[in-house]
Amino acid sequence: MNIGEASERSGLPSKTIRYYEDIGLIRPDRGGNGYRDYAASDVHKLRFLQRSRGLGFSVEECRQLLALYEDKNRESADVKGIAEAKLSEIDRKIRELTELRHALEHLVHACHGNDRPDCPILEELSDSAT
Amino acid sequence: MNIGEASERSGLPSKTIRYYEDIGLIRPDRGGNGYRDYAASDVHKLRFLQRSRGLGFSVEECRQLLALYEDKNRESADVKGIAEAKLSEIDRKIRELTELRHALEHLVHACHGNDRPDCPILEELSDSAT
DNA sequence: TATGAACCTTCCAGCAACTGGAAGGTCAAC
DNA sequence: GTTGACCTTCCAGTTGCTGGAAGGTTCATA
Repeated sequence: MNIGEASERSGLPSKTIRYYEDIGLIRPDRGGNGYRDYAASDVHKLRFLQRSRGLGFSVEECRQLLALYEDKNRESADVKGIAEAKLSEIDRKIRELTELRHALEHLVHACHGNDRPDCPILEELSDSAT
Repeated sequence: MNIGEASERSGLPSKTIRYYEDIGLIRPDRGGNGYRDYAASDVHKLRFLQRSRGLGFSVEECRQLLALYEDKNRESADVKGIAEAKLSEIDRKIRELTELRHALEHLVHACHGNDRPDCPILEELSDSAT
């Protein structure tokens, strides 16, 4: 199938699919006209990539997962390890964002939001040491 | 003062400070030797930038905040608006990450993590339609 | 058979927000 | 006068795409 159909079936834009080929994640066949020709297994991999990226794995992590996925001797502990590392990274991000949220909320509540020129947000941003 | 000291005092790497100058956020003087010469007010702005960036404002948002900060006629409602928009963006990010966390946690718990080749994580990543 | 739309191709450039490195000038101390 | 720590500019790379230009292919329709 052509790239357009692979795009529809995988949920990835054609541009992204070509990019994934550029960086060596997939290698579709080529037809006599030079068009890329995707097999069902290629679409399968593309969906795999689409989902993994959506779950926050980096492209390099996806490359590892894909290798494990294709390696029938892979140990599921490897996969679990990657996923667990990702999990604690997500936890860290959530923690940081929550702190950030508190700080900003504090500022927003302290600011009257009227047209007087004094604004605690700007003052706090400029004065405090963190 | 030279860029090294401005860097120490603001908490920003010299590279970043030069970059901020490139994109027009600050304009330090130059000494006869061509070295940048930072005034206390420059360091103040740099710290402002350091803090605003740390709070998740984009460089463009920082540019706006800096303009408001320097404009004695600015209305604090403008600042509050920017901060509030940022707040709901942060909320959205936290929500998304939390969902992501649940999905990943589910996968991790389902995976035995031993050396047998079947792994629910890979299976789910490859098979499910989302 | 011509033509037009809808595909496909490659390549080049750009986004954000820096970061690293090369090649070279300056300054202060010993 | 020489070492070493500064400083300068400029160019390239990072991540993960995305947009656009210029051109080839295919297919349906007039």
